[in-house]
Amino acid sequence: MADNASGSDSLLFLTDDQLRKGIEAMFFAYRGFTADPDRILEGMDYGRAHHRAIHFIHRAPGMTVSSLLGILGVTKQSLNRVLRTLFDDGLVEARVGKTDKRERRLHLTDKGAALERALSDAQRARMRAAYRAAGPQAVQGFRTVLEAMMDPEMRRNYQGLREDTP
Amino acid sequence: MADNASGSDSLLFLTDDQLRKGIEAMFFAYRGFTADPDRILEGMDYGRAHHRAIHFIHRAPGMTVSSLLGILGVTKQSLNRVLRTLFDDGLVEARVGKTDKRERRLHLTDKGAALERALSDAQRARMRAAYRAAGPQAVQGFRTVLEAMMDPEMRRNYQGLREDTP
DNA sequence: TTTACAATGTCAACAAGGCTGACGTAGTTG
DNA sequence: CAACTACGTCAGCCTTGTTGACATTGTAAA
Repeated sequence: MADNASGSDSLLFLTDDQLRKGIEAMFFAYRGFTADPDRILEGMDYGRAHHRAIHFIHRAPGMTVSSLLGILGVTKQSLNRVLRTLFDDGLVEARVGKTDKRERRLHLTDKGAALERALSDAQRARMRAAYRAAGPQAVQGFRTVLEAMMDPEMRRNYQGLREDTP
Repeated sequence: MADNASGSDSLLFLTDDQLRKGIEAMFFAYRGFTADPDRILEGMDYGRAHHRAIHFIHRAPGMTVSSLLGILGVTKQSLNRVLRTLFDDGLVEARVGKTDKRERRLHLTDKGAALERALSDAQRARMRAAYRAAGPQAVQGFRTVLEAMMDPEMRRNYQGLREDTP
């Protein structure tokens, strides 16, 4: 790799100005990223926190409360406030763990799955439009940079999520 | 561009699974993105909202309250609570507009600029590490996708920010 | 010049969603 | 049995967002 100052392999992309642009891109893009689900949730007594819980329960059905806690990075009190409403409204159900009966394995109900679909359809539509506009090469780069930006611990969550049924 | 199903120009990158990975990448990366400034701010009576205000005032000195309002996308009451503490603590100063005396043109004081530097040094360090790990091509793709993900109105802010001194 | 509008600040009340600390109840395990 | 773990819960606090109403000052148009 030639590190000449004029080619595309130069380090010009590391200037403070380039970095600032990246920072602002993250800020503005994240707003867009959450805008559509937020619109769906608004007025139905749920918020972004409910969305996140629903997303990851859908993603890894049978997940325990404490692994969800680890992924979301919030306190159990905070998560519990959210989960309680989801239980009460019949969107999520907890099944007692088979081997360890202290665990509560989380699953979406049909109703919960329906909301998950509505939310993720909206979010995927935006993501799909962005991906399509940018093209496969850009998408590859996008994911590479984001992954490098995560805390290592979260990077493990990101890569390692899978169906959680022991 | 050949849209054959096997080459790198295929639309495989638009599968729901790929989109979900992008969604989770945004979620986890944004956490990393804000983690370092949050650590600096914590315990000094400021939060993310103060960081955002300081960032954009630094970015476009002389900016009016209402354009800051537009960029941040919050209510004036919410912004005012933040700005008030920044005035009181001598991090930001407001100068009456030259042509329109109703305007308050916002500037960082030396003290404010020092905090801005500390915050953005931390954030840039992470961004730089991610950029360096990913390489120029990836960075290009990263920015392209993020830009496509913004709301059009915010995209204008992102591209159009400049020194705001009429 | 009055009259309407614009830019800003402010008070009050409220909600979401974070946090800490303390405590309780089951179930597991050494 | 003792110690630890998984989970739930009460209480209280903080930041940051919201709405609605109202005041001040300056600009601009009729």
